[in-house]
Amino acid sequence: MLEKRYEPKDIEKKWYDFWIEKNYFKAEEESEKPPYCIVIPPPNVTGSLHIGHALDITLQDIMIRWKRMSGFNTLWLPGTDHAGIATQNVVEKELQKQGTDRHVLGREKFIEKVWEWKRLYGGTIINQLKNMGASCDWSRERFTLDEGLSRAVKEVFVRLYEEGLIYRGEYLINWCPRCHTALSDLEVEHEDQQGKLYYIKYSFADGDGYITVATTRPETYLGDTAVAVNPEDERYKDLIGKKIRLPMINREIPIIADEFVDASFGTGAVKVTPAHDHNDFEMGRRHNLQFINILTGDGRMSDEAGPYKGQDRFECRKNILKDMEAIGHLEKVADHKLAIGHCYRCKTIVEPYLSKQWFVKIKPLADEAIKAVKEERITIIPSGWENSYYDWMENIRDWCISRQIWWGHRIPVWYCKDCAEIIVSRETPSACKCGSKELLQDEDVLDTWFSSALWPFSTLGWPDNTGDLKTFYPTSVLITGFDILFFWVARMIMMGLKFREQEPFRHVYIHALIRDAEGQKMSKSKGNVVDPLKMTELYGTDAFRFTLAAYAAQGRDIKFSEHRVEGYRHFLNKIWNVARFISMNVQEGEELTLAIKVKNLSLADRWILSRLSAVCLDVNKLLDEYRFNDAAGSLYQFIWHELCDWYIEMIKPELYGDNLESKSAAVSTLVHVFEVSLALLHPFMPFITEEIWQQLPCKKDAESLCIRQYPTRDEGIEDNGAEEKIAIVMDAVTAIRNIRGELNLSPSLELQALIKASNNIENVLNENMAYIQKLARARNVEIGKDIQQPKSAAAAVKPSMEIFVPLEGLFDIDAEIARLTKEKGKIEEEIQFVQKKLSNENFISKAPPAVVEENKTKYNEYMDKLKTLQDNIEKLNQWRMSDD
RNA sequence: GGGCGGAUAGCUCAGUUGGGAGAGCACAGCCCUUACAAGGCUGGGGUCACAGGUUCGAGCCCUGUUCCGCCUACCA
Repeated sequence: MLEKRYEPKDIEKKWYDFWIEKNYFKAEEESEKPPYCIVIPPPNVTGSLHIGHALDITLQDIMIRWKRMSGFNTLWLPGTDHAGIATQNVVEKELQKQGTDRHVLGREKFIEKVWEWKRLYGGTIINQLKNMGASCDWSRERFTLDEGLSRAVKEVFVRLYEEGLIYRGEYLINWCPRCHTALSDLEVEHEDQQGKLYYIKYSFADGDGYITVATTRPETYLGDTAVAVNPEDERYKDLIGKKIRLPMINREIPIIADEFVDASFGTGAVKVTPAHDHNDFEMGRRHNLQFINILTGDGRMSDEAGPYKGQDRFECRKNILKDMEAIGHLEKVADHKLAIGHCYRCKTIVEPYLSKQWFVKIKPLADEAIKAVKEERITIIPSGWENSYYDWMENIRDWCISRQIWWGHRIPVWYCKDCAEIIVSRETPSACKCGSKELLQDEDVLDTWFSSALWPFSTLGWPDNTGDLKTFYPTSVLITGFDILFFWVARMIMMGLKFREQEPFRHVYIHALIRDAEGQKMSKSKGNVVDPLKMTELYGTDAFRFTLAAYAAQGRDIKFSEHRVEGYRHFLNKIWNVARFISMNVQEGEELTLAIKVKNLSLADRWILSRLSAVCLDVNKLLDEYRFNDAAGSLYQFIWHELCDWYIEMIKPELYGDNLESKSAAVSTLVHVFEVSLALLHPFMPFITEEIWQQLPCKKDAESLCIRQYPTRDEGIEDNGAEEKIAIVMDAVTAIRNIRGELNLSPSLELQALIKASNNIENVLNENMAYIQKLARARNVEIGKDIQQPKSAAAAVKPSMEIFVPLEGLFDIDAEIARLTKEKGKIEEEIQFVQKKLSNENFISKAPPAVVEENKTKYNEYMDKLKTLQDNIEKLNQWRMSDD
């Protein structure tokens, strides 16, 4: 006998261990079965599970478990990402606590420290994935700094270099002064802020007069090497070529003309700082201007800053404004909105910074990646993201891949000290071709996303041509949040196409971001983070997973509310109680066969089996379309409202009765439907389903639900006739319940019912009298076409039947008249609406005939109902008069 | 600046080729009916943001407007 309530804790661990022990999650390198593969979006090794992961994991596990049960050779490949900057930051903070830093330690020692840290804490998130029930193949777990993956990284780097798709150059890049490294464009988060626009006077070198420029960053004037105006701007035409003398530092710079300058902005004259602004950089190149770097790597003013040398960049800004004002060069200050770039790891304001970096020439790769989606070799779901994808891909700029940190894949490039030769090599070279052994490896490491871009094939063994690679590449689907569509998904597509000449996955399913109940982005600083571990602790993993699936409607953010988890825990409890109910109705030791003995089945049995088939069809179809919420909803609706509310109630008389044959038919149908339901549910809630399934008193064709065949539609048990008949029974039952509810009659009160119905309806009702008696708690149900409306009876009108509930002493004739009148009012509105349509000639002539016909039928039905209601009311009125 | 999405019941949201709007939760009433009170039955509740347009017919398609959110961008 099962416990009264479902207690998830022990059960979850028990079954997870069992699955692992049985190796169910292990994929086959070669197999007769069709392959199905998902590579996990590798979480940061420093990370711990947040709710976004939980959603991601749940959806992937649903797909994987569904496909595994459906007979696929499934591989869900797990792993973690070394997360260069993030991880380095974490370990650096540790060192700081110990009163030291990485420079004291030196590069090698520091990297050792990080590995040590990884060994100690890197398993955290992996364990948390297991807690979520993730059915990954742990024997294939990878890490982006694994030896194999590192080999892949070198291979890709060298080949791209050899093809001229990787180059080194001195450009303006995004620089984080705190992390002390370059960032790619994507790693900069822009945030709109209210800033100031400063108008500053620049005096001419040759005597009187000045030109005013507008700037948001006055401190950069220290690096100005020109002032630019639009060549067509009449105000300044004569000034082109004139020299300006910069205040304080007395540098002479020219006024130049450039098309780029927007005459309508600010004063129409712009200061040009080629080493500190992207536009100015371009202008600097066009006009051969001097590039003066006024900053150091940690965001202070460099030697070039003269008197301001050593000051912090923001302190310097204040000082310069003060000084400008003192000499009367600050003309005015205006409010100005602008977007400021912040480091995505530490939120420090980044600087455009001139330095030598490595880049990937991205256009040729992007073109192929665009084509793959255009040609539908890759489908993005929901398709709304395609536009964003194209937009980004079409305007993509070269990718800065070098990072000035230590934790990561060191760039496989060596410089010869003696002849300045650059050696790019898969292996560490021993000597330069000039004979020198004085080789220095590039100090930088690669962007973490460079290695994760290779994930779908590097994890499968590439560059070796492994069995896994042959079997599982291209992978089937990538499931992830839209926040890394560009960071990761797009780059995987580019790299996959480049190095495997095949797209890395067929489908990309992009899921929403989870926000809090107010729609705010969750963040630690806001303190509105929902901890998934707490959810599983409180409600059980299954309830949490089911909630996430039920939330996962396409194309919309999720506003997460704990209430909903609570609601689905109730659903779990409901399922648990079905199991209890079954165990109470099966003899000890009795083992039911799943085979349904067709001829003994009752109407209810045939109906629920028919519905079951429909649900199987539905769930498979919905999962196929990644409609997780609809699939979850369909199961919820079926199990709770059809199986529990109707079917189980319908068969109770059989179960408690003496007819062994019909009892056995009912029990075996119930167990069969429930067994299939558990299988359908298993991908959504693996633990409870396995726990119950293992205990079900029936023969099973697998030793675990994990590997039971996923249920599919069974046309043989579909039965339209049964569904129609049950609909009639339900109509009658609902009508009687209706009367009971609306007249506030106690559920314990047994009612009498008279049902007026003709011919075949009459037969259906008569055959199924027992259901009506049970479900409506009615006794003495009389059915016939000649039933007369009795006095003191409440009435209900349904299509093709009329129901009377005699109430004798309990009857309140006025209340009943009011009730029927309300009903009549509703039906009159309906009639009016349909009538309006039908009297519209255009509707009759232009609408499809089927629609017109449908409306006519409705009209007739409504009119019948109206007439019956009117008759009933009339009679009640007459009786009332005569009673008075 | 460009782009995308959202606005539907008190709340959270479904609504897949346009044919009189649904669910869950919440709320109200009656019930401890032997699986389940984490339950059962019943009920109330919506100008589908606003204004136009197309159509016999619009929550759905088109145009515009207002609010909200997001992505993206080198107007200093």
